[in-house]
Amino acid sequence: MIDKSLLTGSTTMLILKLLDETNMYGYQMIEELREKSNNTFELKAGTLYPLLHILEQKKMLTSYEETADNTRVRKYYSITKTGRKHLQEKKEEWKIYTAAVNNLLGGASFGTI
Amino acid sequence: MIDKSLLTGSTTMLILKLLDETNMYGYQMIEELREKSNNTFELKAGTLYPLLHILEQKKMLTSYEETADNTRVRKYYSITKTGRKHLQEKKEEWKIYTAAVNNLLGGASFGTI
DNA sequence: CTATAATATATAGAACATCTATATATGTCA
DNA sequence: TGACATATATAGATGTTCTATATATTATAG
Repeated sequence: MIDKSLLTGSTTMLILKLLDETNMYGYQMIEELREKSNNTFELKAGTLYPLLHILEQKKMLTSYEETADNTRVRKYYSITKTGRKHLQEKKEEWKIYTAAVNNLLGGASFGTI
Repeated sequence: MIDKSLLTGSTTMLILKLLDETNMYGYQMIEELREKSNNTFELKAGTLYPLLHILEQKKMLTSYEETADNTRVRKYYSITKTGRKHLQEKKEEWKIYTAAVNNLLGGASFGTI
């Protein structure tokens, strides 16, 4: 099984990216991430919910409750302007970092194309 | 300034990669990583030295002391077979993870291995 | 119709990686 | 000779994610 420790820290960016597309509730984010990553990401509920609370405190998200057909109450989250700004920054960092790692992993081997 | 938290967990892989090319001592690894990444990675001594001890405990590295011209003693590290195996695994994980993140972010993979 | 699984959110405590701060010692350069 | 770079090391703090647990509702299998 794949060791998740390689990329800890990218969770916030991924959550913001999901919400940049459409409003979602927590449980849905876990499913979306799993599906869209072909089971590579299996974000745990115990990780997500506290993180959502923190992102709301930091004004990156706002939330509202909505009752589905049945009566099950879901807590939907929406990205704010601050959240979008943060997402852009994280995406830039991501580009720089992965480029640096890939350069290190692939570089220094003269003679290969 | 760039937030390092995006990629915590990749340090071990990078150390193993450096040592896969040539034996090195700790202080040298910090410099190499900084130079080869255009100052993107600034690994701290307080992070590196304990990590090297752990990797040696796990039989991924072996060490030997060597005195330079002057008399300054340096502790050189060498990667083991176990370490190379671990490096290969981490590189595979790295590919899978970055591909998954890039896919989620909107396609377009940055950099190549 | 009832037990179990899935849906949905939440928190406490543990684990782990990295950081800052600090300590020690030697070598180099102004 | 004082400051700075080299070189290694550890303690304690911080931050992120995990496991375990709790609660409540809805859907489904037996």
